[in-house]
Amino acid sequence: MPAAPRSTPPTSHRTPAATPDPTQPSESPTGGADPDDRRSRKRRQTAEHLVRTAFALFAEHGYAQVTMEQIAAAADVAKGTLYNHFPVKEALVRARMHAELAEALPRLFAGLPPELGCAGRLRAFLHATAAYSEQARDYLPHYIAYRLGQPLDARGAENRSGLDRVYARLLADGQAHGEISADFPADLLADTLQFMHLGTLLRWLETPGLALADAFDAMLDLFLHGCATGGGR
Amino acid sequence: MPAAPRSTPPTSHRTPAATPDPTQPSESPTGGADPDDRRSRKRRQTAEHLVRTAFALFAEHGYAQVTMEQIAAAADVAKGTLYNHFPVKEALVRARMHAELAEALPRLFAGLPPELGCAGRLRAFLHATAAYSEQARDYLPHYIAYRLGQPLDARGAENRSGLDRVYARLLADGQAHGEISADFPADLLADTLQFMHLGTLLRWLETPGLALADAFDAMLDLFLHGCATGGGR
DNA sequence: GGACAAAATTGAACGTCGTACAATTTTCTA
DNA sequence: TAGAAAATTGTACGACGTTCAATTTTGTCC
Repeated sequence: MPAAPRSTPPTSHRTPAATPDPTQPSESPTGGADPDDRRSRKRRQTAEHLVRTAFALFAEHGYAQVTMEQIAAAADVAKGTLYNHFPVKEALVRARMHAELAEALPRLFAGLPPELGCAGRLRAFLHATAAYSEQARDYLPHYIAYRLGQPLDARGAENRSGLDRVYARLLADGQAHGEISADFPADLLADTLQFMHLGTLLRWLETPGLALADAFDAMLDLFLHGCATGGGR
Repeated sequence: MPAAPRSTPPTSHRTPAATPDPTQPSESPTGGADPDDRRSRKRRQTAEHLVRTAFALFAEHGYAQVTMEQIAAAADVAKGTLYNHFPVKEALVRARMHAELAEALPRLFAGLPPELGCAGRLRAFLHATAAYSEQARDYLPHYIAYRLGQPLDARGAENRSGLDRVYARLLADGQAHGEISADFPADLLADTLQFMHLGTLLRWLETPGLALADAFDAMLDLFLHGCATGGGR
C-alpha cells in the first residue's frame, strides 16, 4: 500500500478517506474534532506521544539542536511515521500550541462578560492571551513563521488556531449590535485582526522591554479607531 | 537595533569588518548604499550576476525546480560562493525585489502630489505598488515567507524593503500636519501599516477574484478610521 | 615594485531535512 | 474469516545549508 490516493488530511497530511466535507455542522467558536474510530483514536495517541517526546527533547537540548531522527528514535518510531504525522518540524510546535489553545479558548471565550461590549471583550481576551504568549515565548517564532509561510493552500481545518473563530464571533456580535462598522466584511475584519495580532507578537518578540498587554492595547485602539484625526491638514 | 553585536553585513551575511555602525548619516526614504571600493563593486557584480542567472533559471524551469547547485553551475561559480552571497535560496528573491524597489520607490515617492495629504498619498502609493505586486506575483509568497521568518535578528540594513521608510516618511508628515494622530509612535504606525500591507498581499494571493487595489483601499480605510462606529451598543 | 593583511573563491565533505516507495503489520468492514 | 483500507517500517535518495582548509584576488603600506 504505497502512500494514499489523497483527499483531506485529518491531522496533518495523511488521509483517512472519510467524509467529503459536508459543510461541518459544528460552528462553535472553538471548532470540531475528527471521527472517533479506534483508528483515529490511536492516530491521535501516537501524535500526542510524538509531540510529548519532541517537547521533552526541546526542553532538554533546545529546539534547534533536536533532529527529527532523534525525536523518532526517542519516541521509538520509524522516521517515516514521524513524518507521516508531522510533515515538517514546525508542525510539532503548531500541534502543541493548537492543542493548548483548543483547551484554553473555550473557557476564555465563555468567561468574557457580555456587558463589556465587543471592544471590551476583545481587550479582555487579548490580555488573557498575553499571559499565555509570554509563557510560550520560546516557540512562538517557529510557530508564527510556519503559519505565515503557508500562503497558498493551508486553510485546511487543522491549520487554524481557533483564534480566528473567536475573533469572527466577537466581531460579528459587534456588527450585530452596531458597535462595529458593517462596511467591512466580517471575515476581512477577523483576518486583519488576527494579522495585527501576529504582527504585535513579532514586534514584541523583537523588543526586549515591551509589555505585551500594552502592545495589545495600542493595537486594539488602532484597529477600532484608526490613526486619522478628525481635523488636520 | 539591540540585535547585532557584530558589524552590519554589506550584501548578505559575510562581514567586511568595517565601520562599527556610527549611526548611518544617509536618512533618505530610499536608503543608502555601501562603499565603492573595487572590492565592493565586484562583490555587487557577482551578486547581480548570480541573481540574473538564478532568475533566468526560475523563469525557465520554475522556482521550486531549480536547485542551488544548478544556479552555481549555471553562473560558473562554486557552491560555496553562491552561499557566500545568498545564504538561502529565498535571499535571491529578496535581493531582486529589493533591487527593483530601490529603483522604483524614489520615483514613486517623489511623484506623490503633496496636495493629496497623507491619506491620499498613501492611497496613491499603494495603488502604484499594486501594479508591481501583480507583476511579481509568482515570487511574492517566497519573499513574504522569508521576510516574516526573520523575527529575531533581521533588522540588518539589507533586510529592509524600503517600503518601511516610505511609510515612516509619509506618516511622520501626516503627524506633523495633524492629519495623523500623534498618540501612536510613528514607528508603531509604520510597522503596523507594513504588516497590514503584507497581510493584504497574502489575502490577495489566496483569493482568486480579488482586485488588489480594492483590497488596499479597504485596508487603508481600516488603518485610518478603524472599524468602530460612533454609536452602537 | 614588493610584502603583507583582508577578503573572496574554491572544492569537498558532512549533517539534516523531507520525499519516495515497497514491504509489512494493524485495523476496519462485510 | 477474508479482503480492503490505513498505518508503520526501513531504506535509499535528492537537496539544503554548513563548515573548513587551501588558494586566489584585492587593497594597503613601505
